[in-house]
Amino acid sequence: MNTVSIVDVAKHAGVSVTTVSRVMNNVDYPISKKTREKVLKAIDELQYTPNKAAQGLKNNFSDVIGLIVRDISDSYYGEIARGVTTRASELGYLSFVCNTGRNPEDELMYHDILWQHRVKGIILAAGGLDQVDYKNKLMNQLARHEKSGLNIVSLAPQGIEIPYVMINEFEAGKKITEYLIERGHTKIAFIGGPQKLYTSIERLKGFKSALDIAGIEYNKDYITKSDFSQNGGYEACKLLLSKVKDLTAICCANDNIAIGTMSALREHGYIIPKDISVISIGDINEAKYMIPPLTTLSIPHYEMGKMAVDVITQWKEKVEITLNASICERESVRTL
Amino acid sequence: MNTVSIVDVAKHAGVSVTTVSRVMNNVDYPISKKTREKVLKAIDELQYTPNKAAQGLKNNFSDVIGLIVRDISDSYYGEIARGVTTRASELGYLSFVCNTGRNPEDELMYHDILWQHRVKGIILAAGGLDQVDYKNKLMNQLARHEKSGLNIVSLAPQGIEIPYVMINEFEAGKKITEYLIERGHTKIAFIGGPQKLYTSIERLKGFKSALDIAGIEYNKDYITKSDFSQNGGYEACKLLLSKVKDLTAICCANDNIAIGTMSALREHGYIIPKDISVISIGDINEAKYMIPPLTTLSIPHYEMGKMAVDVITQWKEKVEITLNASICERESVRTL
DNA sequence: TTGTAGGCGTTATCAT
DNA sequence: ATGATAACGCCTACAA
Repeated sequence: MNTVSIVDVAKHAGVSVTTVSRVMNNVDYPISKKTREKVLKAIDELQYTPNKAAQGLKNNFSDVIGLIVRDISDSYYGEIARGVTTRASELGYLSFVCNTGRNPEDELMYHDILWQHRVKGIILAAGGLDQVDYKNKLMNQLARHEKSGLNIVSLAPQGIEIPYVMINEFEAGKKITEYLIERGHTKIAFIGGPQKLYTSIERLKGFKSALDIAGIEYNKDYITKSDFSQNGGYEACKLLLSKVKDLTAICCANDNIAIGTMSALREHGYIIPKDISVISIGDINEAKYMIPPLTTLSIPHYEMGKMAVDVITQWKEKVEITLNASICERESVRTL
Repeated sequence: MNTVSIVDVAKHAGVSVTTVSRVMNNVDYPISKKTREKVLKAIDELQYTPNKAAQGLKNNFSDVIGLIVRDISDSYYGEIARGVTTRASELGYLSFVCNTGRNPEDELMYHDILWQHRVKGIILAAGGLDQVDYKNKLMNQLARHEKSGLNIVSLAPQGIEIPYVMINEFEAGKKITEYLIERGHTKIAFIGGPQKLYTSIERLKGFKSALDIAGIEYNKDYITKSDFSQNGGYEACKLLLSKVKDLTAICCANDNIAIGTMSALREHGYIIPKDISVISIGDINEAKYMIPPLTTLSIPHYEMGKMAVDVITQWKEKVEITLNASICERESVRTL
């Protein structure tokens, strides 16, 4: 292991480490042109690059941001990760991407590890579990972090007070349902996400609210749950179709569900949107290329990721940013 | 900033830091039960967690793996990232995910930064550019890394000697073409990836080879390029359709291209696979849920990611692992 | 079985 | 304008 340190550079240039450090960090400190050049030359010749571990030890935090996501292979989180890594990189940060695989235990563990690495902050694109034990643990973590000066921002509702950058999930569910209602639909099913997830809960509430306002009777059989995955959407839709026959539209709580739903619908011989309309929430990359192209509520994932990094790096207390989401009209919804 | 260090624990427990360190690291060192318990209690009470920066400084490397990808929001890389982060986490590592946004300059910069962080190794799911200047720079990096003992493994052909875990890209292009030929197709178009990318180059070579072996005449108009994105595939297909009319099948160099292609085909009124067949390479998550479900060569991205981590953590010289890829038959190809 | 002390590479404080 | 040195938190030879 042939590592060159600041001491090597100092020796090579015939100056002190202090001087090298000053040159490296470009502080507005008077250094003679000649000395600076000597140092720069030595740095170049020795291919010196500072050791981040040492810097981190000294500064008590590293140029690193932690991102916790449910599933990095899901486009939803992929776009967030792209936003985070892009902006982080612009600001000289690197990003730890932590994949929970939808496992809350792992998620809590990641908080610890991230803290051990003295990251600048944590962006939480996971959690949101409506379970006392999970929520308590998360609050503990939050308290610890608060005490230790570690910044945290959430991209999804957590059911507790926490700085956030997100859309209004309730409005999201409401908007897509209203969109359908405005186009004459009344027999509308809803395929939701996990029952214990605040995101699902809010979107479902929005759905019910829209129905309620329009005076459409609420039918329990029309509501199914899934796990927010394509496969989950596929299974949920099949289950739904086995129970209900007179649907004219399906509200999917996210695009993955819609993708699975469309696949199941096709298997059953339904043509979209002639026989049945489909709408969802997310507008992930593939929505545009579905057949037919999917009408969906556009969530600015990439922007959310970028903004979250800004929140972490320019820390202020009490950040509560609600982003706009509007429906992207394509061809999966028909007007009755 | 209220950080508790090993010294605090030692004081609190009334022992030396050495003892605390030994307890923490669970080395098979004889420690009296009473002492161990005292230490454990102190650790718990103080909520002590070791500082990774300090550990990294001491050990000269950190429990971190760097992953460089072209586009983290692309399912192709998403699955790789999932494999990497999952396996890394199992082994106690964290992963820096570096997104090049398909920019070679950024990519080289990431090599530097990763080295500064003294990562255990770098997994390269990018690069592969057939350009002298890029290749030279990459080789420089490799040489530097070699000298410094930093492990590197590539998941794609780079045109230079480098440890790798990947599929045979040439065979991939050949296999999907043969699949079409076996089913009676002769008017076969090819929509490839970027011209300068070894992955594209190899897949195209494979296509041509299969044609050649089958004695099918090679038609230049049948071959188009894209950028491996859905949008690129869409545009390329539209261009193709404007020039060529008698196609019975299209070979897409990856699934994204196929997704865009199917979308374009639909716009032109073609029904898949009745009017035209589509096949591709990758088998990303959404392939299964396309309408119709996409027949594609299945690349084990997740496994590749996992194996790459093993290669990094259990380093041996000269790793050359070629993975199997077989065609996943679905409904986008018709037998003539 | 337990403890002392030096050093990893950097930055910051305090001389000169 | 430049340099010596202490400190960050951890691990590990070496002592005891």
